Amino acid sequence: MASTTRRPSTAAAGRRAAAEARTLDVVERLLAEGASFTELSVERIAAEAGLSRSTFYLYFRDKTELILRLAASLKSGIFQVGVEWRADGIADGLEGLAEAYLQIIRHYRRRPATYAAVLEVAGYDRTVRDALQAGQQRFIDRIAGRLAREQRAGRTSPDFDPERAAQVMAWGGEQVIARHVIDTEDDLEEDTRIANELAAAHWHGTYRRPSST
Amino acid sequence: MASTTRRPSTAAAGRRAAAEARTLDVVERLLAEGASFTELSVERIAAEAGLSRSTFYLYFRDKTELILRLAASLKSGIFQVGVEWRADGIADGLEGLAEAYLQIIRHYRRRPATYAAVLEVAGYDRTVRDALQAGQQRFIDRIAGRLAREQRAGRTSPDFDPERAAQVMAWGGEQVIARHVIDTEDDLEEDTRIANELAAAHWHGTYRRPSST
DNA sequence: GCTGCGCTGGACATAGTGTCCAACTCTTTG
DNA sequence: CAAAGAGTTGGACACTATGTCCAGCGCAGC
Repeated sequence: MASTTRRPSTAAAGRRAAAEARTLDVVERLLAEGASFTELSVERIAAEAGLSRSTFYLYFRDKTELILRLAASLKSGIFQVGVEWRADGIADGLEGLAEAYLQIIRHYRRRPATYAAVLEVAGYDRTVRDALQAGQQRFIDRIAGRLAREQRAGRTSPDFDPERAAQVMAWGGEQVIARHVIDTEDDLEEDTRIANELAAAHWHGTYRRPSST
Repeated sequence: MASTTRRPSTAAAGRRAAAEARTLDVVERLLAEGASFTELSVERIAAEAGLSRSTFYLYFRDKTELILRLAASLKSGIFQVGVEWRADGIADGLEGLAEAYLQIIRHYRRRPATYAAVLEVAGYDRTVRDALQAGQQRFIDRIAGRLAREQRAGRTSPDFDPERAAQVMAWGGEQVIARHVIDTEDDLEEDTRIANELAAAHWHGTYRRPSST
């Protein structure tokens, strides 16, 4: 039996990829329609995506994989905002910070239900929580680096630990943005106000904190 | 049949109250031992509390009632801290704020697993989420009042909305404290550092934010 | 010592998860 | 074009939960 096995069909691979994408879309749609991820059954998801439940389990290890993939796609693109802002010079300062926060808010605004679902599952699933935390750590590192530079340049108080301050801003800021986006209707003006408030609080509270002397 | 019914026994009422308290204690113990509330079954809880599952459902409407009662007992006492701090004059200023935050952290430190469980359930149960939110709103109102006074006295920038600023601090601050308490071991020094950092960020970022003129 | 309250154990209906497999269909390939 | 393997399906299974219901037991109170 030389090579009795047949090469995996590329057409099939394509169909499968399409089915997976369709499944993820379906989940996002159902979430947007008000379902909570927890109460969404695999039965329902598979049916709406046009697959049998068995096939669902061929494509995804379990329900958690769905949310992990949604989380990944939700977060991709966000980090870019941080990069742009951090490129000292272009749009730096308080205005730049506010603009960056606004961009993050607008990013999540496109898929608030998905964001809510990811946070919901993170509450009881370690895998998801760890994935989120890893992504957030990259942010914290960048902010800490920037704060250290500000301190060296004498532009903010030297009396705090950059890592801890970055952590406080990241944790708090993410929560503020999450609750705002999830709990309120889409409204560019209000988003701008929240972005400005958060930026001002962080700017004067940390990036330009007066020395205690 | 005049009064065939017997007066409800006070002894029984006492036993029942004791059993309920025991049940809540058991849940907290199991949570502290590492269980997540979601994966804790009523079967298990009832058994450990020495009741039958049927009796559990006589005492508690459902699992959610457990977490609601734990949330209430966890939150009671916290508000007091805010009151003390807000009594302008005694331990006011940055040091007072840091002290208040430290007290809040130390409060949650006594029952971190319970705190984690409450937040976990809040992620997917509207009842619990609403209960938490209601409590937080009281905080926000107080802080907003204080900020408005600071603005009138010219001690902080008049260019922000006190309500929104209070919301940002409360949402962010609560998250910072929650993650710190839940994710790290009990350590008074580190707790103090986080309390100081949070206080400084809020103080300079909001309570004493420079005017943008 | 009667009697009814409080509690129990166990059964039930319901609903979900994840696994497994025989059978079917569709696609590739010789 | 037809054989055969790849891909998919439906349905059954074993589990684990939740919340409801009820007959009956034993102890407390009269």
